[in-house]
Amino acid sequence: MTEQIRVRFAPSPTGHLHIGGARTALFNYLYARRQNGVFVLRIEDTDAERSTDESVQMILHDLKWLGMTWDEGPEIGGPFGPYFQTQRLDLYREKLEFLLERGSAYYCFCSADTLEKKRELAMATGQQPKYDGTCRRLNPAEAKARVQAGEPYVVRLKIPDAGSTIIDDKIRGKMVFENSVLDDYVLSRTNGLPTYNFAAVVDDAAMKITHIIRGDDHISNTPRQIILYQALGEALPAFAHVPMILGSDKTRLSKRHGATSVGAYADEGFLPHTMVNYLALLGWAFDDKTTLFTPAQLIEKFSLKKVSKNPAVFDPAKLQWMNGVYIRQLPAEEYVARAVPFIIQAGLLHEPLSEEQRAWAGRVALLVKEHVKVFNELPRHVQYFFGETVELDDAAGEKLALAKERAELFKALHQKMSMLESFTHAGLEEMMKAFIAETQVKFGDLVHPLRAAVTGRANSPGIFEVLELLGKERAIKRLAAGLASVGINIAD
RNA sequence: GUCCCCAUCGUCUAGUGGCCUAGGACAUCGCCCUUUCACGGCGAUGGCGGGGGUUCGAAUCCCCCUGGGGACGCCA
Repeated sequence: MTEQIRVRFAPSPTGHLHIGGARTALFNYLYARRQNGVFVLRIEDTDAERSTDESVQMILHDLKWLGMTWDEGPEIGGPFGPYFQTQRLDLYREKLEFLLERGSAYYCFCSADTLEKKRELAMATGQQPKYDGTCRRLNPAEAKARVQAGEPYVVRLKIPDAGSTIIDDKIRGKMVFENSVLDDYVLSRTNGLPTYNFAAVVDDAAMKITHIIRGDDHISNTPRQIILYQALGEALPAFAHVPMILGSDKTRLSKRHGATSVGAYADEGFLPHTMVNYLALLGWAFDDKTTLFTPAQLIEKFSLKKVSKNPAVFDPAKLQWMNGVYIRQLPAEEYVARAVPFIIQAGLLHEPLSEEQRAWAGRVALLVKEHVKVFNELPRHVQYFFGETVELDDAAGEKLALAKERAELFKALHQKMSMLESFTHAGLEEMMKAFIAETQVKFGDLVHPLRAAVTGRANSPGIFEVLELLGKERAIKRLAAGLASVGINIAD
């Protein structure tokens, strides 16, 4: 029996779940499922200033929305808990003691201000902005005394002066870093809380994480972390750095590029599986032709070997296309359940809805199922079904103007429609066919002005469906009003 | 500035020395279907950043250049 694969997604709760974070989570999730491993969720809330409980809730919510269930973590616990770093402070303290005692780490009393100035100076003069090692040379006993005297301090890791550290990355192969370019970074802050690099390594080791799959913006952290693993005497996990997601200008995806949070896409009316499928394709491909995958297929086909090395530009157009595909695949019932709330939200209908209203709204929404790519655009597709009258747009005006030359014909049509008993798709179609046969007019010549009058637009779903759902009364009224607007008076 | 990573159509990508006259998807354009729109079908435009090697043969291997990105926090 081989070692159980354990991976983790470790967000910091300083905001919503970001697209990039979601993709990282997804790759971890897929890898875990594919390998029959364990997907751990750990909250890295060691930044006291920025971490909020609200962010934790949003992240958990969005992860669940995407369908990524974790095997260990918040809300469910697990054998390696707790899963919030601020609840694991004793562990970090213990490890810190260990490093201090072994001389792998040391106290540093340099003030943040001084360091900041030195860093700026170094940057400005083209020097490498690394910690100059002032406190590394302090006598340990002396340092300890200063600590006991109450002087503020941080703890730094001693990086070997010589040698190099190699990352053997699952995706990129070997990457070599000279230790001399690394500096003695901070493990423990003045406030006693561990830094990211320290807490992450301690936890990954404690939680027996076997594969660290994360964005490649963490590559430069990796040699520092590897040295820490070694200082701690812990076995190294495997690393897999996935490429970043970029905006259209090829810089790191940010608000400038539009919505970056998973929640925002949910609100706009993207389907969770669309996000999952699309995100999976950002940096990963199965073969040369498959783009649509079911959740099960994603799990079955995912492999780190096929993750690409180059950064991927987030393309909203393709996301929208894919959402359209999945919307069209939705069973009618589910489609309606997702669509109607957007009609209400747009103010076209108001709660509470009667059963008839709800059913009718569902039928209306179903009419444009083929048209909708994102649910928030649904209201503008069906807007003319609501309200008594319509306003003609330019294209509709042109179509309606075509009726001018056939005033008598349209009057007759209005007459026929008024007298129609069964104002249904079938009834309307039957009437219309008879009318065409009788008048020898082309179907289109009749339909285009009719559609324009009744919807205010040059295009719509099939005219008979539209008429039926509009109802006889409104349809006739709108036709009369439309004809009147081009000088055809029904009463004449 | 230093270190690291990356480099195939506008975008996501397939490609691991001959199957490539470089394949697919989105986007764009055209045609068809059609009561319009959408869907769908068919087709077109469009790419191996540049230069050197290696090889009988390079998108594929090596080097240099260029370009892009990331990191350099008591953020994660």
